[in-house]
Amino acid sequence: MNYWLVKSEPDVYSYEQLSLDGSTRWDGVRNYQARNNLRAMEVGDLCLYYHSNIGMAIVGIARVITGHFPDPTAEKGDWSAVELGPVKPFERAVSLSEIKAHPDLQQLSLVRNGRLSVMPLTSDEFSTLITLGNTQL
DNA sequence: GCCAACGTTGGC
DNA sequence: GCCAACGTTGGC
Repeated sequence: MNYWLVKSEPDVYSYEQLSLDGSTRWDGVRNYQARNNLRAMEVGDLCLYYHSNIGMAIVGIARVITGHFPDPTAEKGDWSAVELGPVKPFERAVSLSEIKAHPDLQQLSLVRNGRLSVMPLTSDEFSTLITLGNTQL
């Protein structure tokens, strides 16, 4: 079991939309580091869902429904996508400023490299974050 | 809307 | 292979 954090701008595709849709193809990633993280995802892995730009907070838990496959939106290049589904929304959104202020979360790529859109989490980071979100599995 | 950080491209 | 220029992301 691996843990991840994925980013999406909520006006493009929000967690609420994922809950409505039941699943979505996580495609369009065009960054090698993020792509390699997608390729390391396995069915059942859990993801925290971060709203960038608007909200700037983790708002829910998602999970990997299918492992990686070639990204059908890529016209050229070697890119990958996965299928994600909703697990449950956070009872309480966990803001970026709160994450940045938390002593146990300083190693997060979200804090260290603000531009990476798919990043790994340790299981400790994952449990810290869902606790901050007043949510459990 | 601005700008810093980062990644990519392309000239040399 | 270096590095300047450019584009994009995303916080502020």
